[in-house]
Amino acid sequence: MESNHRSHFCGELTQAQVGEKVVLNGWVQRRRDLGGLIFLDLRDRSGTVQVVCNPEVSPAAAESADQVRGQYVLAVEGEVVARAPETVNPKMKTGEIEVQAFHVEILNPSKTPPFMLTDDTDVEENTRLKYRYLDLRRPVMQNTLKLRHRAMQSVRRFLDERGFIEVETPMLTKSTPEGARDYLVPSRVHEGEFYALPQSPQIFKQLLMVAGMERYFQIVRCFRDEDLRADRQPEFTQIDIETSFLDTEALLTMMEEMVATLFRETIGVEVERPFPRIPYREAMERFGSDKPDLRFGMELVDLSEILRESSFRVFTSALEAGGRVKAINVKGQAGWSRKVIDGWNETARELGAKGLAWLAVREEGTAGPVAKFLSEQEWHDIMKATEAETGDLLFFIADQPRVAAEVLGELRVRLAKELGRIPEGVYRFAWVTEFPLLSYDEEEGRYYAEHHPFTSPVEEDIPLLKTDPSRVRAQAYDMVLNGYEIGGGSRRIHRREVQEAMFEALGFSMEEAREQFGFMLEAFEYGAPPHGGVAFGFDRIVMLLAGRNNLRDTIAFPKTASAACLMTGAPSPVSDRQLEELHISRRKGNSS
RNA sequence: GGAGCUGUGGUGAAGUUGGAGUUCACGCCGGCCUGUCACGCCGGAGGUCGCGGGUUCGAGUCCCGUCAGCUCCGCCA
Repeated sequence: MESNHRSHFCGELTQAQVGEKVVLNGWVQRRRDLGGLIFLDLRDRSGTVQVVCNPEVSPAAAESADQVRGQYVLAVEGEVVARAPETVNPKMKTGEIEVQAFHVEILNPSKTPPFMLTDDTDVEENTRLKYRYLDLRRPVMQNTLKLRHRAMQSVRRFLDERGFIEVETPMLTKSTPEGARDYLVPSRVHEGEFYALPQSPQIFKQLLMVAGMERYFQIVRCFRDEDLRADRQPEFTQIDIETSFLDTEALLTMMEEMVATLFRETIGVEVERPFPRIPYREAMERFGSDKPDLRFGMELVDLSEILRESSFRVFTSALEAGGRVKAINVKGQAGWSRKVIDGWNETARELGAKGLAWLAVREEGTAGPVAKFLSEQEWHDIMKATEAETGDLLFFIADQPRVAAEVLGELRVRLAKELGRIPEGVYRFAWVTEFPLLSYDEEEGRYYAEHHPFTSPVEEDIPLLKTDPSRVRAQAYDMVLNGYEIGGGSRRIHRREVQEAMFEALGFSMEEAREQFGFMLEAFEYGAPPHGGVAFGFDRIVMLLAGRNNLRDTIAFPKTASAACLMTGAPSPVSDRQLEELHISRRKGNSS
């Protein structure tokens, strides 16, 4: 018997195979030795099946099984038999049958693993990451990787069927000053010079449009050397897309279709289309976020006008300073203790607000610091605006517009989580549109491109580029799902005069622009088609498909929050000789 | 760069006022067990309490520093 004679997968055996002789390969998930009779749970990629080693059937098999331990690699030859009704295991997919072993061959023994390789294993993540190859043996992790694979195939198939061509772009490329910090790769041949790993293939995909590809995509690794979060890894995968001669409306519709197909083919969820379009300004007003979670209400309400004449100085002084008073209605929580409310106040402060005012609408009357300052009219108007009823709790933030909106927006999400008001298994998509094209950097005293310098302004806003750049809206859009930004893109500038106006607004001359983006601008002089595109955060999409809340669980070999790989030990010091070849010397005092 | 949480046999936890490396569960090893499936029963082994200082007669416990993991802010589209 040899391992390559495998006839079936463990998890696929059913009553249909009863009576058949089978050869299985896999790992021992569990061994139950009843003294004479030994049960082995044999696991392969497909699942688990029970193998019975009975000395009366095969003394040799029982003898081998005696030596077997957890995670041993076996080849098992035996017969599929139906289990007696009283021994059927309804918890197991293959629980109606078992394999009566004739031969058990130990292909390789295994050390005792450092943790239990089961789905419900409860072990610190650093141990899982150090032994990632064992962690990945757990069915839940295998299923996630399979899901990721199916997601990738679904997207590839969809785009291929619509005439998109997958083109690879360089990993060793040119550092660009804007955007995130680059990962740099020193050049051996060019002393003192560096490649950068791509933050995205942005420039290349636009040049592929100039090159006449018309529809390009790539599922591609990107790199950003910034601090990490649960939903951010230093290297991550994008579904990168660019199209020519396709207006934005058609592109967005097609992308909705792609995502709907993806959700149908991977988790069987029918996504509601078309996705709502929410202008950036509205998203900030209603949700205090440019990636609103639409699975629950609790929207922000602007009370600035109602409270303009209020006798509560906290409100009026904020309003006089150009701020706003915004509120959310925490339904049914009027009974919260002072301590709990103080906790939320503390959270609001940590998030950057000066404080959190509150008003509890209780049967016996209103309570909270705001209550005694409100006139009858103000109170009435607030109740109406927030749709407050007896039993509700109102949280107010009075601050600069951005702070009030963003802090309250964050509280909205945290409150909903805390109160369990976010429904499970619900997928609420939206496009957030009309982002600001530029943002002003106080320190540098100049405007920066929010997206990138080739993003097209909204047509009617183009004149504002010269007069009031901060008000210019971009033809940029983000796809948002359940509070996550899962994709974003824009229509690109393809007309020279618009590009010049853009560079001017960014504060550099055509000459300076040429220094940085010369090849790009030159390319655009050779007949650039109107084009636009989008890029999706593939890892985040998989994370949401898998119902998880961190990216590491959806990536085979992820990095920690400090961008280290606990399995390989990367990053690591290198030899002096390697550094010498790269013309790099260590700064004195920093030697390791 | 900042904040919070975590770190105790292989794993997960508990550890009181500072008083003997103490406890629990899982795993591991040995024995018994022919219908288990989180098998059961009996016995056993296994520790630099993350690391380094300090306080103290005495530190897992208190103080300072440091490292690692996680979460968040800054950063990042």
